[in-house]
Amino acid sequence: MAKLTNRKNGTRKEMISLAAARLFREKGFASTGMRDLAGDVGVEAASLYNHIRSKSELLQEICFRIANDFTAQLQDVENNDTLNSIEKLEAIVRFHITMWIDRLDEVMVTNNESKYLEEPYNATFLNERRIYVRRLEQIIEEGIKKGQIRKVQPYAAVLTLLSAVRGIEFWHRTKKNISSAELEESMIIHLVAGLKK
Amino acid sequence: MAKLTNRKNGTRKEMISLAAARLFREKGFASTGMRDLAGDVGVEAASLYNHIRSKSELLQEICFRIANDFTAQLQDVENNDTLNSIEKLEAIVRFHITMWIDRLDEVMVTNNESKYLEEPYNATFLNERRIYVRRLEQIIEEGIKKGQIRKVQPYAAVLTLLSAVRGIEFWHRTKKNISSAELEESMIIHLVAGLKK
DNA sequence: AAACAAAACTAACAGGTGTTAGTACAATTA
DNA sequence: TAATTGTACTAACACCTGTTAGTTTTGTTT
Repeated sequence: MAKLTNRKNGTRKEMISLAAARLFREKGFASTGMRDLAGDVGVEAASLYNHIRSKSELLQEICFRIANDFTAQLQDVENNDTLNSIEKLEAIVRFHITMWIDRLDEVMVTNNESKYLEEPYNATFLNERRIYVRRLEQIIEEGIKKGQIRKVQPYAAVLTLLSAVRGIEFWHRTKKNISSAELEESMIIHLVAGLKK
Repeated sequence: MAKLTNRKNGTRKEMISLAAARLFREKGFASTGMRDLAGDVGVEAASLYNHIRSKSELLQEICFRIANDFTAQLQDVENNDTLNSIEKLEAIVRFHITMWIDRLDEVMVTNNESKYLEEPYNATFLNERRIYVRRLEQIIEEGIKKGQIRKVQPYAAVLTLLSAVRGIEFWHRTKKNISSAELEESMIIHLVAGLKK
């Protein structure tokens, strides 16, 4: 088990991470026991430690994996000079909606359980989030200056945008008569139309 | 200690309940120990049980107290025939914002920790929430029919409205250059303007 | 076939969990 | 003053927690 190790080890650890994300979301980080997680993976609790360092490490990897994905996409949008301010915001919100729909477990854990990160990870995470919000505010400020966006409090607008998509959690629970595409369009129209001048 | 008992017991229990709400929000329900709570109240853990039946009971009372407040206000708005559909929605969203600002601990516990309710309380709670959402959808449907509200998916619009105000959590953490009144007006404009025809 | 390493197992640990039993004190009522 | 009652205490319980140590099984490479 030498050359295949990395691949095998990788997928095994990914399995554990995905199972952890689902459990952390459903039961919360604190209420998820290593024996619960082991049971889902089909193994004894102690065996997990051949693949991970600790329960905390699982949470860290989930939170920063998601945080990095969001930051990378924001970078892309900022660098795209063909978009005006409203279009930039729309692209960002669409990305958030997609993430909430496609990667609900990890995104919800990142949103709701990150407070259980140990230091210094928690401080780092909060700081990254603060910077992310600030960069979104700047897009709105620029849009207002250029007359593309209605005069609003940029900080309040960002909070509204980022939080609104959290409602997808409930849509996920009760698959209704409304498709993910319809949900996305409705949310985009509602949120972005409220900002257009 | 007979005639004053109810009053004294009442305020003591209220103290415990408020301390519990704050701890449940900060640390989460599962991570809040009875010894933590007792420490905050200034008492030994076992002494709490002279006032409460169980840790679960504390969560139940918080969740249903808040749920009842929201339902009662919705009832008032529904019964107010002087309001058109947009005005009804605005009144409801304003109430949500006020609750999120003034009673953050209890509201956040209700939103984030209700999953730890024991059965049948959890099922009851989820059902009440489903009905609440349905009643909001009906207000939007009526507004669309009357031509007061833009054609949107009522369910998606409700999710967006109810979730957007959750952003107040972050405003609460980092008291910024923006007042609660400004925050409320910005959110109302953003959210309700996105629905007007 | 021998060697090796990944990954599973069992057993156990030190500490934490909500809660109960039994008791003592302190203040109010009769 | 005696009785009563609310509220605090200490001690303990049965169980659950994340994690480690040591060992065995499993599957691949030489």
